[in-house]
Amino acid sequence: MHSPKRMLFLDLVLSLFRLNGLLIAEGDEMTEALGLTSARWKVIGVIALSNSGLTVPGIARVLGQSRQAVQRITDVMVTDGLLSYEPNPKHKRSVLVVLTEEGKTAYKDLRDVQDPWAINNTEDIPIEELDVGLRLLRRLIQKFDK
Amino acid sequence: MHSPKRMLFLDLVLSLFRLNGLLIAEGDEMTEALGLTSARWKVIGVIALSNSGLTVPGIARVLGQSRQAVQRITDVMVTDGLLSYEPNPKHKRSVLVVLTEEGKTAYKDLRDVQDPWAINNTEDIPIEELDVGLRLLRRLIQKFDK
DNA sequence: AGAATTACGTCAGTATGTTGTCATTTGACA
DNA sequence: TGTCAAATGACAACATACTGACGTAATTCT
Repeated sequence: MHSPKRMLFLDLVLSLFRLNGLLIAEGDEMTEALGLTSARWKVIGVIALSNSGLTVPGIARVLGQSRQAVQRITDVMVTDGLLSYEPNPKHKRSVLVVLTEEGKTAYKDLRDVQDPWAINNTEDIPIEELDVGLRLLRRLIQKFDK
Repeated sequence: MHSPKRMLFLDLVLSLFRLNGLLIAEGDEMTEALGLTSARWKVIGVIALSNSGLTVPGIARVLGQSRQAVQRITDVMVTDGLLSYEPNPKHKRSVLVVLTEEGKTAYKDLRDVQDPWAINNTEDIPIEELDVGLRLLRRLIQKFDK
């Protein structure tokens, strides 16, 4: 049963693993000068994109990670002054995670290097292809997410 | 400069991170009964697909990982009887990693669960979409791998 | 309102991956 | 052939993730 579709899919999965590693390495390298790591800019990005406040488990849900993993990162980032914990009117124990001024600056710096990077790397790729690719990923995410 | 292409690309990257995590979780769950983990079936898969022998750094290059990470996995797998190290006629120190009988059985079992899984999850996805997606991933891999 | 379930913070243990360093072996080249 | 750079094994330190377990707070349900 070596259907071409099956081979295609397995190839897709392996390529995805590979690209995931490469992108994290890319991101780490790109943000090294900013003192960020992949785990950190993921968190910063999620917080910056949310209009209402986010709790630690909330960030974890967006990223598809365990709340414990996110908690560990945010604790360090609070110590480092990028984030701060603010009282949550909706919840007595689960505080809100917000960007400090330093955190906002870091986000701006992140955007400043990320934007040209994104543009450079898609110059020669038709927008339709990106669109099909994204829809495929979303479809698969929905399939595997619970 | 919120070009749609840039937003599309960043969205693609985040989705890829997410799907990567989901797929590893899927794979771990799927192979749990076989006593395998994601790190292990990646290694088994690479060895099984190579006709000539592979060394530890060779496996690492295929997977796009550090040789140290692979070395640690293979050491444990040798202890567990899935792999064995064989003398390498081409190299005095860098031995070849081969599947033991137990390892070959594990690969067969892996295929037995992986194949239906791959087929089930692509039932409702047109082959053209998978193809475009794979080509996009390959294109990006080539861009970042150098 | 009271009980049961779910969510959260916290701590611990483990797996997987990275980088860095050092000594040794290989391989290429002047 | 002799030398030097690259590849390899081995060890260490660290970052990032997962799961499990526990007690407590919040929510849901009857």
